Amino acid sequence: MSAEDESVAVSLAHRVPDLGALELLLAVARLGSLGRAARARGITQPAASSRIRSMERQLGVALVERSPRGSRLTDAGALVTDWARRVVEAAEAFDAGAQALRGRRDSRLRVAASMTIAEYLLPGWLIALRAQRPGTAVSLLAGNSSVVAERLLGGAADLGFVEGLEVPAGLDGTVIGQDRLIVVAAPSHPWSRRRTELTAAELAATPLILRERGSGTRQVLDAALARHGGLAEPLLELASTTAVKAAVVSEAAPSVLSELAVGEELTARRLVEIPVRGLRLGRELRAVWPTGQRPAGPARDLLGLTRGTP
Amino acid sequence: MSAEDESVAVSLAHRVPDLGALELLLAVARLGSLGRAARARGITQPAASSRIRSMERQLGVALVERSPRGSRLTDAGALVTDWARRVVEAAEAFDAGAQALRGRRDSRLRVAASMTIAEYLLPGWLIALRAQRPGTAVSLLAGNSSVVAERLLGGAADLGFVEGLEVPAGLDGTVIGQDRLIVVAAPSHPWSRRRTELTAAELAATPLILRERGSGTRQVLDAALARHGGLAEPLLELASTTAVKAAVVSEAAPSVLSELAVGEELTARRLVEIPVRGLRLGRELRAVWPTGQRPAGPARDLLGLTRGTP
DNA sequence: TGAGGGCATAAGCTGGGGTTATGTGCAGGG
DNA sequence: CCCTGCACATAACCCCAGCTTATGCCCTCA
Repeated sequence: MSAEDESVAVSLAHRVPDLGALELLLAVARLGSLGRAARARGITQPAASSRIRSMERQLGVALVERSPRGSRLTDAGALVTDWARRVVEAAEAFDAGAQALRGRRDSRLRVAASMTIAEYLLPGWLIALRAQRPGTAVSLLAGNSSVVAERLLGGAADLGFVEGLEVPAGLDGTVIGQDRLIVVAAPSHPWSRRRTELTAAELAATPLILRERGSGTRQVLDAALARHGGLAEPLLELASTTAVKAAVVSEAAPSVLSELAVGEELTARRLVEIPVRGLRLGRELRAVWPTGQRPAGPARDLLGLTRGTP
Repeated sequence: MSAEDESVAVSLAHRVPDLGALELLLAVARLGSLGRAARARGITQPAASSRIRSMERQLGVALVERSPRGSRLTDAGALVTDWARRVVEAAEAFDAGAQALRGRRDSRLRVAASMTIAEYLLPGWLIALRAQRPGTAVSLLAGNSSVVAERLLGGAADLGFVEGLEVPAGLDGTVIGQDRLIVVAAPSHPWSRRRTELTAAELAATPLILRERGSGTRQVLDAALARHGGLAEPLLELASTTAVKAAVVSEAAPSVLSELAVGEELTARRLVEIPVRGLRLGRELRAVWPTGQRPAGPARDLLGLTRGTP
């Protein structure tokens, strides 16, 4: 029992307070008192007191300053609370998505969406929709453009979202935003220090880390580089966007990915965008519906929330 | 016990699997088998099996497809896993930050940083540092520029980070990135539909929702608008960036915030950036150290990770 | 000075998640 | 053709984190 902790990764779950504790901390920050926070979260005051205290023990930092007139965050507590808020927001997105995924057939709004949109954009929209029209039960089915089209035409979905160059036959649609494919590399990669923009021909000639042939991203890229000599043999072909990102960060080769997929990595500077000259790698994000049947009711509400997505 | 559930918010924690379960799911996705995932996370196979199963029950969705030769994610499972990854990443940032906050005096690297940088950028850098130089214990103190300067000059910190227009006296520094203040409004606000850029004078004449006077953001904004007639009386003055964001989303007034603070909201389209003509609202993000003492060792490692932050 | 708001402590209960032990089903080699 | 190996499931039991109720202390304010 001693020689077998190969990947020593002592779980995050042991070092990070659980969601309930983080939510409680946010409530304390908002309401200025343990007791009020406890009531807001539906537990008793001693429970809140003990939970906050054990969180402080776990983190080794005093988070709230107790006084006989209430509790305020310490400086460290304010910082921790901000970080906690990010975790809770991610959990809210998870919840919104998961709830839609479970959504039974009796949902008031049935959405079919491409993977990229379902993954990166829908949870946020669903949270906004929930805020604006609480009680709208949404169900979600994710699949590629043809699956989305099939669902809509078969009456099994009320609203669809696709990305790509054209609207599937039988559907009407409206552009709700742009997705740009961007060239990314690790900050350590030489391209990150270029002063001149990359040319399309250079990009085409460089072996990249890519999603497997057949993915939407790959198709757009192939098409765009066709007139520049075509894509070089990939250095590595991987099945998931996540795997590609990880490989780009560690291996020393660049990739081309949806900007939706790398927003986080760019701001955290784990990846760097490499500007390319003379290459249009945009693709439209569209909401779609069966020709003639303009969205109404909940579908219209959701559509309203999505217009102009970057 | 029936009339007092005012804010009915049945905790997220009851609907979202806890971090341990999410980490386990990621391991299953990566390793392709419950047993291997269990080993990787340091638990037994039955524990993993039961945990995944209870997560499926909780979410009401089948996540993995079991077979006698291993387990693969279902389509829904892949989506859930992607959402889970976001939660886990936020938790990693939390952990990195919290660990630095606790950091004892014997840390190998003592960092002093402005609130904005500590909140939005440092956790990512610390994760990167941990990946690159595991075992570098970091301690963090957050405060405004003068606190940072004081710590550095007093020998209580090895490296500092400040945002603002100038380097505090007695310190050397290097620009590691730009922070832009941007005008944001709710998508429902008329400004979101403008076709022409806002002018500085228009902005100055409009009552905004702002941080209280004295915040760094507020100072930069005041200075920039001084030559355009000065800032109009704020509609609302709030103590935290979070409160400002919430108010902008719900109230119908715009605000001016650091782009670091609103990245999330922009991509989720809860807020919209309003372009302004003829106004430079940039401010430099700088790493700083006592004059003459160029960072070495761990401080140099961290500095290397921060260069070129957007 | 008494009342009330706010936090802490104590004692006891419960359930989720862990462990060990064991069973079932499928694949592939001798 | 059967046996071994691997992967997952089930069962029985244990433990502790987090909840509750009950109570006490401290401070403020009318």
